[in-house]
Amino acid sequence: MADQDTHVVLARLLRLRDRREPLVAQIAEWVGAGIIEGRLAAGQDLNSVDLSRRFDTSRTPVREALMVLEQEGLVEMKARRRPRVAAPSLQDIRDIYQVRRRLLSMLAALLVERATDDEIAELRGRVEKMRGLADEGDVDAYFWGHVQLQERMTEIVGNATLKQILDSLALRTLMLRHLSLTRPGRLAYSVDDQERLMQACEERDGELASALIAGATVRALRSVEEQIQEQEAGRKPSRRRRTPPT
Amino acid sequence: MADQDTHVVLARLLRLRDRREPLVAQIAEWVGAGIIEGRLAAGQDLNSVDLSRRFDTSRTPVREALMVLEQEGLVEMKARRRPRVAAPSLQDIRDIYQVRRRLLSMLAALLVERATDDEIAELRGRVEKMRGLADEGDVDAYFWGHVQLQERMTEIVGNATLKQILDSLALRTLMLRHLSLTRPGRLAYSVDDQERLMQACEERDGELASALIAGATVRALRSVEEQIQEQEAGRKPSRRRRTPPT
DNA sequence: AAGTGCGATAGTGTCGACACCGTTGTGTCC
DNA sequence: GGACACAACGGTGTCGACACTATCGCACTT
Repeated sequence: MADQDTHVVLARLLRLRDRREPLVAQIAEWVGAGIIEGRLAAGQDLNSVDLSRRFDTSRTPVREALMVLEQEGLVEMKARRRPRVAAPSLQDIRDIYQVRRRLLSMLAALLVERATDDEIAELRGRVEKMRGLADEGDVDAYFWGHVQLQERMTEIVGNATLKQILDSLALRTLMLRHLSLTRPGRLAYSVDDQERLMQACEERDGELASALIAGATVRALRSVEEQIQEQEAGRKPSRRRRTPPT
Repeated sequence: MADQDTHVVLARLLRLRDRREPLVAQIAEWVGAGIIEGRLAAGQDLNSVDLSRRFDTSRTPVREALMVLEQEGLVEMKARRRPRVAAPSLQDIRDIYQVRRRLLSMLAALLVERATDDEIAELRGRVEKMRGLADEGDVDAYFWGHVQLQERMTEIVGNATLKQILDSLALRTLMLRHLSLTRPGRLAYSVDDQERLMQACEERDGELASALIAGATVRALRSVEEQIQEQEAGRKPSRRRRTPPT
């Protein structure tokens, strides 16, 4: 997927269209994409002076953009302290996935209940495209395809509150999922999960769909946990933790 | 409950402590409380000039406070348009309650699983106090007691993400619940629900606790729906949407 | 008389400046 | 040499000003 598309999807997830000035949107997209792609490391300072210089604006729109990202959990702000890229603890991540699992299973049940056959066929089409991307090993494209698939599902279900919360949780896990999907074999598992889910939807089996999506979420969390443990292990030689946990 | 306590609880729900400057917090509390108490009507304009004059500050902290309230769904902001008190549609309200029901039932299950006996006893104590308030017909005090009860439950469960989302959903329904609890008999039903929930917790019956809290949520929605329909009916004689000012 | 275009008004978004505070590097004392 | 105080720096929060635009009233048209 091209970079522009990335920004379009991000703009939707951040609900920037019409809600924010283009200038603010641009900054929020750039920083948000940077966090998700790993260009900006977790815990890194995001001082508004540097950012305003980079975008050749004053600090006002920068502050606003950072507040947008804060509310999506990508940035942490404390009064009078420099904003930082969010660094969720392992416990935070588990909590997020636990809620996400519950809401995704709600989503699946509602999807089976409310989606028309045409809409399910459309989703199936998306999953097939994702299968192609997975086979090619195009992690990035698969990654964003996954995001858009969930986005479409929430649209079909038509519960705005549910959509907003799931979008927000998705953003929080995006940087993690980006890592976790890179793990060998993970991509294939993921696409298998999606295909099983589609089948359950086609058979209008809400219970099964719920269970499948919950299972897939649990597996995603496992994958993220393993990834983090490997990172921890790899970082261990460097000894001291310069920044103590908040 | 005294007004100061209201503001303390609101400050917690809005996560203002340490996250925002006191000035911003003060404004957000005042406006937020105004919305919940009905002093500020749904759909009403909230222009930042008036507010900045009222608090004798510039518009910058006012804008920030309004953004805080926007993220909690109490205020609607569109670029270049005046911020307004949120006016959720009936469908929005149903969506919110649907998600809330699902997450509260998750909360109840986790509560049964994780709370110590002491903590459950503490919750029981709170409910008993609420029974007293309900008998006295002190709607406001009961109202905030209810909010604090849920707040405490989410704390005990210890899932920060779940707490944050439930707090936000609670805020969105607060103005509605304020109305709905005023309905005759509603208070007694509500306290009965809470007592049954406590009993299920004491018996460590997670399934039952989940079902009870879900049922209570459905009843709360019903009550809100009735209230809204009555309001609609009462407004119908005036017919035209046109506002006749002079 | 209702609809349309235009100007006045009021409110938003952004800016650069300034005061205050957190951070960091340095010097001092033991 | 290490702990502490302190000063210089860097960054945040707030302000008042200004440009831009949504909104509203008003004259004009049909």
